[in-house]
Amino acid sequence: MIENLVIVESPAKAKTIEKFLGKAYTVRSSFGHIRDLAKKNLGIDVEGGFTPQYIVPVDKKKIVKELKELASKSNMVWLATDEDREGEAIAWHLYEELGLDKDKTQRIVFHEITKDAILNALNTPRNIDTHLVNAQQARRVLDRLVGFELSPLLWKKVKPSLSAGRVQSVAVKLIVEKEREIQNFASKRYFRVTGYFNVPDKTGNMTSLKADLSKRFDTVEQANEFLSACQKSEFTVDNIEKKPLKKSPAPPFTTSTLQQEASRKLGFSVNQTMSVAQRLYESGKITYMRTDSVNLSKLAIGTAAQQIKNSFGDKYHKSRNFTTKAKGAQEAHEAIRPTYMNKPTVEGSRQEQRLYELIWKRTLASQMSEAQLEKTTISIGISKATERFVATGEVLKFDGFLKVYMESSDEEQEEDTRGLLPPVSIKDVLERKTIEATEKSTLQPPRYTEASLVKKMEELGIGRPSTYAPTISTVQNREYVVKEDRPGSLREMTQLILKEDAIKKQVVQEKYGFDKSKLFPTDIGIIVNDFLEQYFQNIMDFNFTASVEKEFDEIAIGSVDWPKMIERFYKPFHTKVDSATQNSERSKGEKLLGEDPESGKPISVKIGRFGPIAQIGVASDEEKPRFASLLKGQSLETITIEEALELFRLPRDIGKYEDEDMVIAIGKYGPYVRHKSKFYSLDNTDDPYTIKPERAIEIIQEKRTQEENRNIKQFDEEPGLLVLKGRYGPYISFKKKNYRIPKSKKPEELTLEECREIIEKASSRTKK
DNA sequence: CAGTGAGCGAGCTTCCGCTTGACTT
Repeated sequence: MIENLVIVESPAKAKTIEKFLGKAYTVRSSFGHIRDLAKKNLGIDVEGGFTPQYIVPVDKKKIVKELKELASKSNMVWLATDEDREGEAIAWHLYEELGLDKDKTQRIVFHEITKDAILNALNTPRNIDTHLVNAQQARRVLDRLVGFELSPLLWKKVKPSLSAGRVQSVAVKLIVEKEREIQNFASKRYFRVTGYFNVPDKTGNMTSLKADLSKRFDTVEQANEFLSACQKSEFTVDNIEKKPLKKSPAPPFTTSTLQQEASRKLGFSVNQTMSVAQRLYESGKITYMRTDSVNLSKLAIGTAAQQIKNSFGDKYHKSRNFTTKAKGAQEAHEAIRPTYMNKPTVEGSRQEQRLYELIWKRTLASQMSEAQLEKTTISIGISKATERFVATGEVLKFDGFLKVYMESSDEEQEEDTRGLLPPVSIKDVLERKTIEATEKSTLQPPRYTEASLVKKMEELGIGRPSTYAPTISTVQNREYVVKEDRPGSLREMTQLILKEDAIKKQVVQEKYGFDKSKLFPTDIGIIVNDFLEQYFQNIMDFNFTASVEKEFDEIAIGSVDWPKMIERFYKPFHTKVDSATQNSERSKGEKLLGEDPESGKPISVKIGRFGPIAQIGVASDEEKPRFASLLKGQSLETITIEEALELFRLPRDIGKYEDEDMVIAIGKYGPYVRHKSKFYSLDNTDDPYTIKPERAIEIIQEKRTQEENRNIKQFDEEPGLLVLKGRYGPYISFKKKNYRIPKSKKPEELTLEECREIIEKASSRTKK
């Protein structure tokens, strides 16, 4: 017999709680949800009041069986799942599926894992909140209906295996809209003027005072006119202003802000951040990493205070409670923080150490005093012009939280704040050194990174901490979105420099439009987005989630019946699905670009069976159309007829080598030369349109030498079996499959027998 | 690893949110 069985969602949590509770309590975890809607026929009885059909998925059978057995032997079962909509539903599913006895079941909640919080929870049990469970059922059913009615529509009208859903489709829309915004962005050029003046510092040495002109000029003529005026002007300090300034620390991490900062400061992808955080959590180093709360437990606030006072002194400490502002936040957990505030570092992989350190610093800083600065603004008058130069400087008077942590920003920083300014007084006349008018261009809106997309989704209340990373993977796996680097281009900018008594004009090169690890929509992403926008405006509305969330809240307080809410949504929605099924054309993104100057046939682009293609001629022509795949980075939306024609210049036969043709073309992995039906990639520096036969031969020979070095061993009796050197070390290759070599064996000394044994073992393992 | 692009059609794909392993050529 077991006295008390406590069920939580996470096994790591179970372990911790068990330590607090002693022998009278057995603590187990459900590993999240234990039931879900059946996958066939929607899993919902649409005609019968939207009754959900729940089943236990195969990978949950084992845990459900175990829990059931334990529960039957327990005097009391405590359902201690999270205090939010999903947690309440998990508790209810457990109650139903385990067949629990009402009199022997208690529902308890706590949102910090401390002994006090847990003991307190055990003293204040309640019943399962049926209304909250209903809100979850409505959420689940709505998501299933949307996902499982829209996706098949896309299979019919666009391409098989595609998907659509309340969250992912809006995430894709954000990226498509951003790309269009950038395409339509007309950058404006202007001139920014900076003056450099000679000023003696305290010791009498000359230093430079840099000041920006408050006005920007639209044309080079205006800038030139202004510099001419400066040529004959006197520069006088006409105002000095000093203002105290306070900076406050950011709140402790939530999932979303952790992903953002780890991306900006450590260059982690959101997946990377979550898996490193998971390891820190499982080894007890940090609190739970999927949370929307910025709340810290009293215990954490206390230990942070101690740590700050010990390390930096009392005046660095300021206790703070942050309130969560995120839309739809459910705050079932604490903020992400170190379990022990007195540990600035931990053991583990380099990545774990770096992420931990980030979390530790952010948490500590959130409990520290403001930084105090003094901002100085010096205004410099120009005798022959009405504009003014302004120099600003910031001096740190007290560092406060900045001692440990400074939040990063996504925007490209303009360097307008400088440190200490040289001492000047009002009415000082300054000696002009140089004045530069530099042409600038307004910046196009920045593309999303994975992390900034998460930030935007959180703002819109779309998705939850547990789904941000998976959603970002999904839209990339469906090939709606790609994460890529794009090289920038150069543009010429004019610069005017007034030095001594002459104005010099020069042209400088400026790099722009460079993108690293940014999200771009693919052609398929754009087509699916436009299709959904055309027929399902309401679901694609950024406020859709927010408005259904309001209705879920009504259900949660018991004022709305959930099947009725679903019915109100489903009727018009399903009608639209039917109408789109009947009325819409197959969407291939077809677009006519113009006419081929050579043949006079139409040139068009569309999505073909294997991706975006350009096409000369039409299928009904006597002569078959010619096809060419679009290149990476090209899109149906933006490709020009010139670019499309260019694609047909390949493949090119550039001559013979060893009596066989060498053909140049561009494939899935970039430009290559094909020779004797083998492929050799070209270098980045080789241009497929102009490459010479000599260079192609060189590439072929290079690759051949490389391949020879790759062979460690082969056997005459079994020519298909090779021992090779690969990226991950030596391995055995046989019938297009690769096999790892045990560490105990030396690859050079392997016999054929041993190789066969390794293959035998490996294949028997995979069959299980 | 890359080359293709006709057409038919069986059988499959798919959602969001809650949790970890078991995978690693």
